[in-house]
Amino acid sequence: MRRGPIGDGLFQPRVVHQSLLTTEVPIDRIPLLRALASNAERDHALRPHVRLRVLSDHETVFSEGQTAEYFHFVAKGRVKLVAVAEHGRETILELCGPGSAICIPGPTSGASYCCSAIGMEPGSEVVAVPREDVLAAVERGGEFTKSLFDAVAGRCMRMCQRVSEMAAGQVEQRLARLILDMAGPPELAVPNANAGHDGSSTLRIPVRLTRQDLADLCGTSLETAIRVMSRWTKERLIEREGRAIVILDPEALARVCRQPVRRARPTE
Amino acid sequence: MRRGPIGDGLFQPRVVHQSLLTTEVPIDRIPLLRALASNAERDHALRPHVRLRVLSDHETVFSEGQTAEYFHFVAKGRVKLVAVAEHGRETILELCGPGSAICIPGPTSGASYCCSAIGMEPGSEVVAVPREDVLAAVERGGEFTKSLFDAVAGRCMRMCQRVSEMAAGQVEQRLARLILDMAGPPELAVPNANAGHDGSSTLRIPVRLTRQDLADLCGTSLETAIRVMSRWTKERLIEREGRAIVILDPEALARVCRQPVRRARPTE
DNA sequence: CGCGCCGCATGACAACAGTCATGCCCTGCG
DNA sequence: CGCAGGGCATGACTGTTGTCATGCGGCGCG
Repeated sequence: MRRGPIGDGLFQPRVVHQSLLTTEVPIDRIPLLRALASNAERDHALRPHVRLRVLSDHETVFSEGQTAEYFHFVAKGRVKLVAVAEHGRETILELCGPGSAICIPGPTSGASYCCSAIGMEPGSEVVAVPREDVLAAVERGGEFTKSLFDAVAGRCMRMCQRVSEMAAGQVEQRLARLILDMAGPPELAVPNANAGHDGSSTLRIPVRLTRQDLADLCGTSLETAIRVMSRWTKERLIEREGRAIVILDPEALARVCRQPVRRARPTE
Repeated sequence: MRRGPIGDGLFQPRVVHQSLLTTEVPIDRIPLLRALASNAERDHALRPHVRLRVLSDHETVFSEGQTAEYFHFVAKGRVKLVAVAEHGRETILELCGPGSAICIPGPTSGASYCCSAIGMEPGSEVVAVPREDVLAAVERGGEFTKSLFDAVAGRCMRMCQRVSEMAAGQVEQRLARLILDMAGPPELAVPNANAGHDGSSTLRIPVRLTRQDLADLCGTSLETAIRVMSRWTKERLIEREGRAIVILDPEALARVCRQPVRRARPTE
């Protein structure tokens, strides 16, 4: 387990790259923003407030607990959403790729962000839209409202799924499920719809994930994650290919997930 | 851990009490429905489709995986939302009291319910509204849309919180947090805003919860839940009062939550 | 009224997994 | 080019917790 908070837990003012503002914001690459901007009149009203932010490698977009004043969307690269439990353990709630809205519940309810958002690749880009602009659009109804609704609902369902998976008990099973989901077709991927699928039919996870990330994703320690991954590599269930993970035997992994329960029977 | 699925996993047609239809639906006691019905014209259009269902003790309202055709709201009593992991373990995602919307993401996205809903007290009442009626209202925008949005966002935030709590590792800490949250002021209660607070200032959890429920809520086994509760009773942290749990020493419980980590140090 | 069921309780035992310690390999940098 | 740091790997050890087994008390029902 990693110790210590992420960053300092407070809002760290970051440089907003003024040169990349408004007109260069890739609205078309973000379905939700496209829906929002499809009303031409609103498009003009909105653009001046939208900001693009380019992230350095482990830069924090916003921190858990901070007042949520913006809706954020990933435009490029990858962002991880991290929550820190009372007790100190960091957990990755989701990985978000281009097009995803990140942590919508916060700005929706006017409360604070329920997790921290941290860039995973240098040069990742995030778009920020002031919450009033989005909320005004929501109250107006229409297609955008429905899309945003679907986005929150989707996240909520993924989180429900994760709660029941985290309770499953065995680290091995959680890790197997995680790997299968991240390599699966986008619409079935659990951590996030956009994580880890680049269109190829091979079962590869192209996202650059450290063993610590894997551990944080399934709520275990670094060492345990390493041990399981090493064993699976020896048993030819998976393989490393540079930074990516290649699944050699998906059926075996699926079997691991379904393994009945741990047997603590006395040896006969 | 409990074995076997809840019910049969399929939709079980239940008796809908025709005598309690429409006019007797307590719309006023459910804030979201009040918002929906506040538009008089829509009220008339809606009422014929709304159904009230009275539940027997452990009756299933809907099952995980079933196609989500209705939005459901608790009118009376209490309902638990349960998810079953691949591996077989049941986990209670939330407890829902009167006024709560249950499992909104399902009917929103047109997918299936992400959990099963099961009545916890005989005579609990649930209101069902066809999804098209609600979705039509959403697209129209306005106050109702915003309220429904807040409801999903709230649930999503609670689920995020639970993911990071479930990963916290120690059963004791999860259980302590659970008990504190359920006894706390409604707006801070984690499992659900409406569970476990009846307005009194004493730290009591009036909800009728078995030890198995507690175990399912914090992802552990029945025996472990019993052991921890017994120990806390001996140490005068908590007390039984019939079916209710009374918190005698909230500070001590809070200390348990903050306990650094398990120490697996060799004894010196 | 006694039987059976359910909820609660407790002991024994072993496996799982977290922590600490140590070491290797690679990469970037002074 | 040697050093530092980050990522990965592995062993040793122990606390936690799941599982099985057994028992008790209350309650509903035939």
